[in-house]
Order: sequence, then structure tokens, then C-alpha cells
Amino acid sequence: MRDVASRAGVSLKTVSRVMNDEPGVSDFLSTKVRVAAEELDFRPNLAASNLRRADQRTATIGLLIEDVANPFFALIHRGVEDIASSRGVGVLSASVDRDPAREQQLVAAFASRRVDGLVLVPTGTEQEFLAPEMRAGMPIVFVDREPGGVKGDLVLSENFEPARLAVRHLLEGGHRNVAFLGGAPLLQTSEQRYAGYLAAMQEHGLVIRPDLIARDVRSVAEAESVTNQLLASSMPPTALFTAQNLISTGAVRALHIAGAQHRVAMVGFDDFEFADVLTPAVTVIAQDPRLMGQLAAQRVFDRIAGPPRDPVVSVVPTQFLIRGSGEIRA
Amino acid sequence: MRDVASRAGVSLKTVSRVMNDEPGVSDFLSTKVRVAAEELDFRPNLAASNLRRADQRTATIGLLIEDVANPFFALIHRGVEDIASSRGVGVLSASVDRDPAREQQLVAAFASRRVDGLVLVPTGTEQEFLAPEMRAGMPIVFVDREPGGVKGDLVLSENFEPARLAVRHLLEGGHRNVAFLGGAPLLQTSEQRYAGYLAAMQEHGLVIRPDLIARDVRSVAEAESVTNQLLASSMPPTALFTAQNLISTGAVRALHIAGAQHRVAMVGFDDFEFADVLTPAVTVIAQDPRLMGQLAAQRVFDRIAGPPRDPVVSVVPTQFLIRGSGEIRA
DNA sequence: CCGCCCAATGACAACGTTGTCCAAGTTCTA
DNA sequence: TAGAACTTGGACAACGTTGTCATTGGGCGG
Repeated sequence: MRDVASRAGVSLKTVSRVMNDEPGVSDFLSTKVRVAAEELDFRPNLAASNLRRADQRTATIGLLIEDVANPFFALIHRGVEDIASSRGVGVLSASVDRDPAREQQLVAAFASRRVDGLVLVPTGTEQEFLAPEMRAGMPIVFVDREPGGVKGDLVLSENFEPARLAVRHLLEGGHRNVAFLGGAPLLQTSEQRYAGYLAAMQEHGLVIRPDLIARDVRSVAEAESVTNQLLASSMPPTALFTAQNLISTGAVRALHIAGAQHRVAMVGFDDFEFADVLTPAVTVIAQDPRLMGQLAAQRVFDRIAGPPRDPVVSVVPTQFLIRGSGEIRA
Repeated sequence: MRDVASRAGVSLKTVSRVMNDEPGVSDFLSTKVRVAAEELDFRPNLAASNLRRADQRTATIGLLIEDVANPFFALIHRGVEDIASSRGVGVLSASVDRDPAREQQLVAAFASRRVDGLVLVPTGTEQEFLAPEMRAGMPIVFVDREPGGVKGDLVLSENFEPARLAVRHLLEGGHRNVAFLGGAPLLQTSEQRYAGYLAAMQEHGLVIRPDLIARDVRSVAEAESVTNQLLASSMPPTALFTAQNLISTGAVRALHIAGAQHRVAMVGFDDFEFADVLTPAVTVIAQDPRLMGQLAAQRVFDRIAGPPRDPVVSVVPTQFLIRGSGEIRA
């Protein structure tokens, strides 16, 4: 900036004024400064500006999700970006990979970068380490899962009720042996979807068969092998309820490879690409992850702008999409 | 930091030394400082540190891709993150949405944030606006497409040759009327894949039917409707070559909905989830976007560390995955 | 013609941190 | 026992920018 000033023959402060469109600079000088800046390829240093500025805004927010390459989280990411970019705010994102230590470490890294806010999909059950940041006034919004040990804004899909309805739907199709395949039981979403499964089963007076329940399926490959084992068991399920997108993917894959897709019913939590193109098309409970991301980012900006208030929980409705796989009768 | 210093009863510089693990602080004082920092929830300000520091590193790199929610680019993103996070470097990412103006604007925004480097999937044909940044020494690595108007490091998949082989594969299956569905012709990848198509057709002495060529398909929905139109035409193609993942998705969707998936052959560029689960499974030219991202990020760090050299082009090989849809005979 | 006011511009300090350099204390060597 | 060498700690300036306040000059009313 000093170079620009000397080239334009003005003071530093005048350059600063021009760069920030502050009033009180004559057109003549303003043009001269702009020309000089252009000639020198001047790029203002946002960090330095931020350091001095009163409001202390870095125009950057942080996003911590499970995996940027997972379609569900990638859509949350996109939703956050939609809102952020409309305000000229950048998004610093990172994949936590279900590693609580990594989560904590990334939060510290983002705090050091002085992000204006944080959108966070909690991993594990314990987010107490966030308390200092929250006390320091950093707006933090949780998405998809409730954090443990701290209170904060929250954007969730419904979990229990849609899961219950989905399983009920299968039971109404005459199924009695409905398998449950879910992700890490420590995750609140998994837990609630499991609770929905249990509720529906119990309402129908059915005994829960532990051998049909897999509560800690962690990848597509694992879902595939679990499904294979279920199919090969002596008393195989006639229907599957898969509680998460990667698990649905693995189950679909296994069913198709085994040629069982027309025989074994299936309902999945989370929509996925090609769910409606497969034969049979896959009945799912669709979430709206992009909207979830948008709401979360919006809430972050509300917090930044407004006075502190009590945490707000937004529940994003799900949609039950009947497509065929869930309507296979026992 | 001042507060920490006074609480620990030492000078600012001593705190700084402790925080940076510099030698020359007694264990006693060091512990005292750490305790004070902990008690005050002190978080070092990376921006301020960076401002003063000699190397001027923000430990952040920028990533500009078409869309963070597109699986192909999300995997590139993940690859970049793999490498960056192993070095404690953050990734500032953004979706360009094929808007050249937005691309330029985002580069400026990232430059203002003083990212240490940039991984960029060029949009449009003109990246001359990057010249100032490159002159200023910012390492920039292009991925997937060659930039226009500037030279720089580049990580690409093969395009021409695999496309030619794929189309040849269809022709050897007896097809004569092979449709081409590609993305924006301005993109180098689209152009080269189209050239591969033309080459294969001409090698077989076939006349190119312009009515079977769609060179500017921009979305899943558009690919779907183009496919529908092709199927409904008076002399429909017996095989499709789809030159990009979203287009493959749309074409698959249309074929399945029309019930033509067993009649019309198809080969797609880019692998996609479920390609191997559909009936028939979809024959594709698979790229390795995660590896592309890793290579690009690695190259950025090499540039940061090393002296300037001439630009390097890395070509990542593709894999031809024969699965069924491409082997339907005419 | 004087004094006042306002618009335009600049000087200076400060943001939070680290590089440089110097001072004081301690231990070792001749 | 003097002096060298090393260890430990702190004062100060600087990074690139902006907030505060002072200064300059010109126009205008009386």
C-alpha cells in the first residue's frame, strides 16, 4: 500500500480511503490512486485490515463436516456456501472423518484463524471443548446432530418419527423380519432412527431379533458385507431399514449383486442419486441437506449481527418417497 | 497475549517463545505461561503472527472448483484436503459454477486472504487475469483443464485417447449411429473427448450425423431431455457416448425411464456411484479425481518449498471399466 | 478584508504478533 | 579470581492496515 501511495503521490491514509470507498476523497486523487493500485497489482491484505479494524471480521466462516466427498455432507457444504458467498464470506472447510481428536484440533485451527463463525457436524458425544470458544462469543451452529455437553443453535432433520413411519410402512407390507442397519450408535441420528425402528416394531407387537440388528456399520463396504451376511443367515430378513446414505448404498449394492433386490424390501434414510433409477427404485426418507446448510449458515450470520439469544433448534422436515423397493410385500 | 504475559508475570516475548516452542525459556516459566494461557483460553492470532513472520505463510490454500456438491469435484476437494491437512494447512474452497466472472472475483478474494497457493479448475477459456498473481509468486496449479492465456502446472486426466477407445469399443460392437453428449465445448476436456469421438468415427469411415451430437449439455436435467429427444427421433442412435459424469447420470436416467437401457448401448466418461449396480451396469472410463486433487496439492506445496521451475504437466491415467452397458450390440 | 467553516488530506498510533538486539545472571575456564 | 561463554529474559520496532485527530486551503458571509 505504501508503494501505491508514493506512486500516486498521496498519503497512506488516502489510499486506504479509496480502497474502502470512504467519502472525502476528490475524484482526481481517487482515480490516481486506483490507477497506481492497478499498475502495481495491489491486493489489500485482509488479515492486516482485519487486525486493525474495529469489527474484527475476517469474512470467513469455518465448516466442519464428516467428509467433503460424502454427497450428504457435500450438499450441506453447498448450502453453507450459498449463503456465505452471497455475503462475500469465504468458507474454510475440513473433513473430520469421525475422529473426535481431529474435530477438536480443527476447531483450534479455525479459532486461530479467527473465523467469524462455525458450522459444525458434531462427531462423538462430547463437544465440551467448545465452551471456551462459545464464551469468547464465536457463533457456532450445529448441524444434523445434537452436541454433547454444550448448548447451541441446531439444525436437524426429523429422525425418530420418519424412521418409525418407514418401518411401520414395511410392517404394513406384511414383513415381520425387518433388519436394521445403522451407523455408530454414539451418533444421535443413528440412535433416534434406531429408536424409531424399535417403536414401530413394538407397536406391532413384534419381538426384536438381535441377529437382524447391526448398529455400527461404518462404510459402504461394511454395509455390503453385513447385508450379505444377513441374506445368507438361516432366517434372513425379508426387509431392510438402512439408516444412513452410505449404508443404503452398500445394502443396495449387496442386494443387486445377490439378485435379491426384487425379493427383499428396503427403505433407506437419506435420498441418493440413482435411488429413483434403480430397479426397483429405492423408497427413501429424503432429507434436504442443502437447505440444512443454508439454514445453519443463515443462523451463523444472524448471531454475528444480532445480540446473544437463547439457542434455537430448527427441524427440517423429511419427505417419504415411495418408489418401489419399500413396497415389496413379504 | 498481553493478558497471558501479565498473568504469568513475564514479558510478551516470553509468551511468544513458549507458544512457538522456541528454545531459551526455563521449564518453570514455560509451565507458568502455559497455565496462564489455558486459564485465559488464549488462542494465538494466526493472522497477526503471519503479518509479522518472515515467511509470510497463512497455512491456508485456496481451492476453486465447479461445484463442491458435484461428486467428481468433491473428490478432487478431498484429495487436496488429504495433502493439505497432513501439513496442518487449511483449505478455503468455493464453487465457481462455471461463471468466469465469479472465478475472477474469487481469485481476488483469495489473494486478499493471502492464501499460500491455489488449486484451480479453470472455467471458460481465459485465465489471463491470473498473470499478476503468478508474477507475485503465488503457486497456482490447474486441474482437469488447461487454462487459457497463461502457463502453469497442470494435473489432467487423459481425454482424447480414452474417448477414442470408448467409441471404438462401441463401433466394434456393431454400432453405426453413436450419439455424442458433451459439456460446454469451450472446456478443453469436452473438446478433446469430442475429438476422440470424431477420430474413432472417422477411422471406421462413418459419416458424422450432426443430429446425434449435443455439445453443450449443461446439467443432469438437460442430459435427460436431450437423451429423450434422441430416443424419440426418427433415426435414433443405438449407442450413446456421454462425456461427463452429470451427463452420464442424466442419460442413464432417461434410458431407464424409457425402458431403453437394455437396447441402447452406453459408455460414459467418469465413473459414478451405482454405475456397477445398475442393470445393465454402466461401462465407463474411470478417472481418479481424488488422486488428481492429491497431486495438485502436492505440486502446490512443492512450489511453495522449492525454487521456481518450468510448469509441469501430470497426466493421470484412466481406466476402462467394462460392465455391460457398453457391450450391448447393435 | 477578516474570520469562520467545511471539505480534503495527512500524521500518528494502534491492532497482535515476532525478529533483533541487548542486559543481567550463572557457570565454567584459565 | 577475573573474564569468557552461555542461559534466560525483556525492550523495541516492525508487519500492513485503519481510527482518530490535526492541518491545510478555499469559499463565503458580514
